[in-house]
Amino acid sequence: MAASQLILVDGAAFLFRAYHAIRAPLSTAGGQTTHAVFGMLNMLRSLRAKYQPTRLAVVLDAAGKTFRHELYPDYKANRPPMPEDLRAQWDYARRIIIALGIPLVSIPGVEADDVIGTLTTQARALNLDTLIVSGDKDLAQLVNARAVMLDTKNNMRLDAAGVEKKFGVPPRLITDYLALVGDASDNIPGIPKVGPKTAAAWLQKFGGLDELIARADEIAGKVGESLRENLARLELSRKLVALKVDVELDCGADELRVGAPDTAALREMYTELEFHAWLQELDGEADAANADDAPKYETILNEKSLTQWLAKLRRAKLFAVDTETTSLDAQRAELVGIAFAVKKGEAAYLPLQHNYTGAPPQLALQFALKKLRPLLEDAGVAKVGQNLKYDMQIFARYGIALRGVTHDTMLMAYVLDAGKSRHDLDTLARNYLGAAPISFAATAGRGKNQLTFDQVHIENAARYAAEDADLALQLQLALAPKLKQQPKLQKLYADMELPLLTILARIESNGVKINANMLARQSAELAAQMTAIERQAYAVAGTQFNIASPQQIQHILYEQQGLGVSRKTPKGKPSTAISVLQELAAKHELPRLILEHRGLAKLKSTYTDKLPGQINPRTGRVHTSYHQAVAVTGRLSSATPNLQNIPIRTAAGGAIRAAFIAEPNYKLVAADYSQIELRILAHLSADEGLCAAFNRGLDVHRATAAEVFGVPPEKVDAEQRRRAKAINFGLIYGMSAFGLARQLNIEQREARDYMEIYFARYPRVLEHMEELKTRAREQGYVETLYGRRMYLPEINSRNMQRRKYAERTAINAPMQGSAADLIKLAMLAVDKWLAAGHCDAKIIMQVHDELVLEAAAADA
DNA sequence: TTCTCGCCGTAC
DNA sequence: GACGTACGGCGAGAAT
Repeated sequence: MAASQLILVDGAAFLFRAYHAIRAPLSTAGGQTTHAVFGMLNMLRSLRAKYQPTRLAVVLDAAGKTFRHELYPDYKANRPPMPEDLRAQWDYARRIIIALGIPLVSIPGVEADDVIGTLTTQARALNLDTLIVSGDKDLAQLVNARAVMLDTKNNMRLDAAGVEKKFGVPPRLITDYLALVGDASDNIPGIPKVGPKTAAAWLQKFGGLDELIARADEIAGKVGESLRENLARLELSRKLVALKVDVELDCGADELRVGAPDTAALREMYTELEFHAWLQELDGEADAANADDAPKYETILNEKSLTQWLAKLRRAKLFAVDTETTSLDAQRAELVGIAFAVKKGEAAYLPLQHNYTGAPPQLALQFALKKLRPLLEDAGVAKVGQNLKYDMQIFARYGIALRGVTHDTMLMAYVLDAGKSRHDLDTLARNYLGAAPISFAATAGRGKNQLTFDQVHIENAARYAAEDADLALQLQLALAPKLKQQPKLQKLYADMELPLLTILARIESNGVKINANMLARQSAELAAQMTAIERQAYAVAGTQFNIASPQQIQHILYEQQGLGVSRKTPKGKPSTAISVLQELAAKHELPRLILEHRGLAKLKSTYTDKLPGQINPRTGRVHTSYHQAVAVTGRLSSATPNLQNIPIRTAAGGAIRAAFIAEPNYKLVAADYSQIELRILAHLSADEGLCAAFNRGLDVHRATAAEVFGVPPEKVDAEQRRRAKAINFGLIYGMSAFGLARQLNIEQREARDYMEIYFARYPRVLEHMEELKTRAREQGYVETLYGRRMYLPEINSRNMQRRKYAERTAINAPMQGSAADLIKLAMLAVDKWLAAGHCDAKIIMQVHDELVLEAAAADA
């Protein structure tokens, strides 16, 4: 008879992992994040479903220091404090585990790992097999014939052979191994230069740490020296990583039995945390059909099947669509196949251009598209997808105008909570559906082995693609009710973000024309200037060095040339940041040359060298990608290439802008808002003085200077205006007197005076900022003019740094975000106006407060 | 050779 | 520690 099994779950590992790695956006209406609890409970549920254990316990660390801190004061010293919103979830997790009837073991003075060690040891004596559920490599030392580990990272079971395969040493040598390698997360030093490979090789050769220490002289090279220098620390490290297996416990391993759940308590917790699906399950309302409906994914390979699916799609109230292609770049990608889903678990993949040896015959591309076109172009047929901006561009290139896009799951999730996680399909499906989707890497491989999608075998492609469509559909079903609960967010999504998607697809497709020859000439010129500067720098330094390397500059400036260190980087190294070099430039030639070189190198590598290579050979233009679900404030971002950070401030930068050109007989037209964020500040704060300045059409920096320096506007000098401008900009970012002082290179006291006078002259601005902080503290979020929300869980943090940061965000985000709202509205309006045929022009770029159009010269 | 991290510098 | 939001290039060191 098989022995009974005991399952021990390392609760902390799972809470942390769910919190950090999954980074789910789940939170309650009140702003309490719940994803760590959610992730942990999901894992417990699947464990129970899979193993149906009678003996199961969750082991959690107790608060406070442990015996290891006494052995080694620096133990875990570099751990950042637990984020506020996780701390709260920790308590919820405890309460729910208890309510579920699962034994919770938490012993002060030792760590969860020690408790697990003790229970595992006890279990063996009781003839119980143990399954240790954790991702912590320390626990590998407990593995034996009766105890295996389940690595939560990859769902791998690690038995003794598995441990040996993974670490290169058997479980009994894991402590020796860890002592050598060290553990950064626990701040256990290990031997410098010794990593997993070296440690395993040594232990294999010598059979153990003691033998290795005894024969340390035999190790050659730098690692040998390092070992001998650090022998002393090994004993302590080994003590720290060795688990205690004789912890005094309240109950023995055989008593850890799963009991009956406390449904009343569970209902209360699930309600508080808004775990609606589980609440329903508690109430016996779970849709039994949902549970074990095996997905029916079909592959459409013939006309009959296509016809059936066309009918099915037309009948569906809403269907999901997803294209599979050869590239992430929508302007270069070739269509390979299309996936559809009509309801949960019912999806199909239509392969069109799979192209590997032995690929089965597929429907002809043009034939299939012709059949699909009426459906895809019918605005009356509702479609959903994940990031349809991409699919829309693909379809457009094949002559199909995708219409009826009523939902995009990426945008839904973004509007619900922009800040809490990435919004890719995989992450969303994990977080909102508890699904574990097939990864793209598992389907097409990764790195240099990665196949283009047309090389992927159709069965694998179908599983992946149909699942994606299926998940997008399910996500829509899961997210729509959440949006519905938040009318303002629903409106923002439906009236602003969703219509913008189509416009962005068009802007990206339009692309921008650039003059590659002009940029090539600039590259050559920059290269020549850089070489000249390098020569001068070597002459001054008396040696050759890599002028582009901060590390080498640091060495040359501070050690060789003996310049004084004024500031350090966050890691404690002497800074070579621009402001530091600027100070040093006054007294030394070298920093000046370095600065000059850096500026040129930046322009060359990032712009003049790079941009010509980004020209699409098909269109002869550059097509950026605007990311609509990245910036937490609601701004767009631009990538590959980033067209939102093209230089403008310096002369050389301006030359790069000049390489952006229009087609013959066309002109570029740029329109930007003046001082949009300050205007929004005036509006939101309703400060009379600030509003008056704008209403009278004054130069707002001059007006501010007049107020702060107590002079008539016409008497404001250039320096006063410069200072006022710095104050105005600083305000938008929540800057302190310290920051202003540094910015203006003045005394902190003087900066504080300026700010005091400013707030005295514009009192509502101060009130407004205080109110934003209060609101963030009370409701957990701030919002923009159009109701876009930003959650700030750390506004109540006990960690001052985190709290201050959240406060600055509370001040800045509504301004930056409202500005983003406004230009998005402008884009919708401009697009509508252009579509009405008022003139021959198209939008080609957006740069936060600016729209660039390419217009017929006559219309410009 | 490839990947990750930290630093730095563009933009608004 | 001190000014918000992005993207991306480069060097360095580790892992392969």
